[in-house]
Amino acid sequence: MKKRPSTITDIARALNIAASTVSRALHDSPSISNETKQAVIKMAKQMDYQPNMLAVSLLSKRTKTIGVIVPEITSYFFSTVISGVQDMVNEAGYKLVICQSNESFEEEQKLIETLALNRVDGFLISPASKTMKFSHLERLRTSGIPVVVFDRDCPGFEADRVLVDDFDGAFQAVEYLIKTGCRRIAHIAGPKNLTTCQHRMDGYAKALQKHHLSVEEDLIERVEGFTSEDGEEATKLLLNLHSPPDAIFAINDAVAIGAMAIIRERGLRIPEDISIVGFDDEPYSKYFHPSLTSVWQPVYELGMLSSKILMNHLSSEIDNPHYRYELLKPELIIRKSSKDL
Amino acid sequence: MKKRPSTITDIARALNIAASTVSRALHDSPSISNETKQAVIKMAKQMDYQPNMLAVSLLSKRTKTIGVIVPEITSYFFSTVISGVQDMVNEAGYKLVICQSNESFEEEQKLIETLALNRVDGFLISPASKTMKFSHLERLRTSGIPVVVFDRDCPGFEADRVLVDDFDGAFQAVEYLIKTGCRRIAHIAGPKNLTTCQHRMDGYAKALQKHHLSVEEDLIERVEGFTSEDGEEATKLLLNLHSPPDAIFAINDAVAIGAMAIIRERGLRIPEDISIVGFDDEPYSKYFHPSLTSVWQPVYELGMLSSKILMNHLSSEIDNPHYRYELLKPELIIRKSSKDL
DNA sequence: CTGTTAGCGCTTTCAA
DNA sequence: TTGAAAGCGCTAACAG
Repeated sequence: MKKRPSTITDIARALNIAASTVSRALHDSPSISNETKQAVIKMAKQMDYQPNMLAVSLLSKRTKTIGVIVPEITSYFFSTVISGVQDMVNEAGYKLVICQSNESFEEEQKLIETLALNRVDGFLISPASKTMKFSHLERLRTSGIPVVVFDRDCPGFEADRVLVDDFDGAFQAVEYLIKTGCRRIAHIAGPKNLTTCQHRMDGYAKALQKHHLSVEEDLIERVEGFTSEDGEEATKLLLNLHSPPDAIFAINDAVAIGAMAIIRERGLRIPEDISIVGFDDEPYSKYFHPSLTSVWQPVYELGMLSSKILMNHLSSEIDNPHYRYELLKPELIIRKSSKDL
Repeated sequence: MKKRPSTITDIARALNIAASTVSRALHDSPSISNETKQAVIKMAKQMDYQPNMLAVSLLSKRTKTIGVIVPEITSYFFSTVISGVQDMVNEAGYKLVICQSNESFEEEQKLIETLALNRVDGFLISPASKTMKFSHLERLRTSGIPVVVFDRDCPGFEADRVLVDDFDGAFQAVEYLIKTGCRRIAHIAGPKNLTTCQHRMDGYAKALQKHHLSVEEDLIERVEGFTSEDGEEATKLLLNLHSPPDAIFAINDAVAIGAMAIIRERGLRIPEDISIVGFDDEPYSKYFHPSLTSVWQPVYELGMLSSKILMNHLSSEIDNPHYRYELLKPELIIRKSSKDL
């Protein structure tokens, strides 16, 4: 019962014409009689013909497929980026192959290789936190497969990049905390290797510096993951300091939520005793109690823009001479986990 | 500079041997001299040869790719299912093409068609809420492409199904509310068309009935989406009743969170005045205030099991005579948004 | 052990 | 307007 799908040759045979004629009829080529064309179309329908895209791709050398590699799919940030990408490329008839690296360099490397073997036309990549060398991406350039890097930069690897101004986001957040009277502002930082985290750290430091506050090592805790549990652990350490912070700027909302839980557990008030600011502005963040002040990022736009740039490469025959660098602006959303001005 | 990737023929030419010999060498076939084999391998490396999977797939009629179609990727539920699928199929060397239907029948139909044209080996599908007929899935069966339906059932379409016992989950939740003294238990229900929502509704009704409480139409609000905003709207209506509920069983956690926000806004206490129970047990749910009582589902396992069943089909030559039906058990996680026993 | 041939399904010359 | 032939990159059957 698993019958072989019908091919263009089957149609040709059934109609006693050449396969090439069938092909022409199906693509309404100019040089075809209306008569045969109709006959072919009718027969194609009758035989439930479906073109085999593998054969088409093999011939055309284009699969109309884009490989998307993200550290994880289960986060609001990346899944929303993907939505943006999806909406952008759908109209152009591109498919998406979405893969997660689980923050592992090896998996990322393997995924890229597999997708390249399967001849995706281009890549959209946000590198894993463990990725420190980019030879695997360099190879793609050598093979002439365009790559757009998004959100997380790859220092030393030249490519189109669409990033968020994490420095500015962090700066806005921390400066706001300072203006509302906080003086001992802690930072729960993310993996050292990620440019996003580095830039947020830099923004944090810069804001302190601008307002003549010193950057104290004690007040900086680093987490390796991005979960609320990580946030809990870091916050415990911060609260145990002989002189605990009066504000925490967390690397993201999930971590901030964990921090809030511990702070409440210790009987401290938010924001009276400790202010909290997160990063990402996840959909849930406004529903926490108190609602979470957070740095919003143009996530959907990030996906749209990255894929638009990639598709420009794909549709233009010539190799672009220079790489684009786009920096999207985040915005501080003030809620109740921080004090009023 | 966009140089053509080297092929098996290139290697053959360079070594002055036949393409088939190269192929054999690269697959360490038994009938090949170690000498030529080494030479081929060396040359392949030197020329940076990468097999073209399109050609391989065209020949073998298998792409080692599975199409995954979910309503949306940006939800904890589906993205976690996908993680489970990913982890399961990776070992078997299968790739995933992940697509979202955005709850639209038309998009779902189109996605299935496109993936079929691209010859995915099998499908993992959770249908859109708007999908009411399954002719597009029926077609897949006709073409002999195996399909496993997960989470949301397709009534009238025979296939392997891996579902969660939503009836039982809802029953547990509502019975618990009754046992803690609630008597006017409202239900914020989801789209009528979804079997998951129907079953939760049935479980709700059955629990009431078992404890001799009547099912009141007034106490049932239906939402079309699954967002917190939907939950807010529904809750406003419920609280405006002349005799408002003393508990709300929400179709999922996001809706429950919206409900909590409105309840607090009205100055009512949770759970003293109104108990709340959600469904999904999202990672954040325990961090809300009060922490949310919710029905946990074995989401990751759902992904693992569904893909395992699919892969069984793919590896066995014979058409399986009967379809499997798996029902996974959910579990009520009791927290602080409901009263103690 | 190796080469030749054929063919997967399709498109695109080149003739007719 | 149509057909025949070649070939995309690869594998497998058959000779030798």
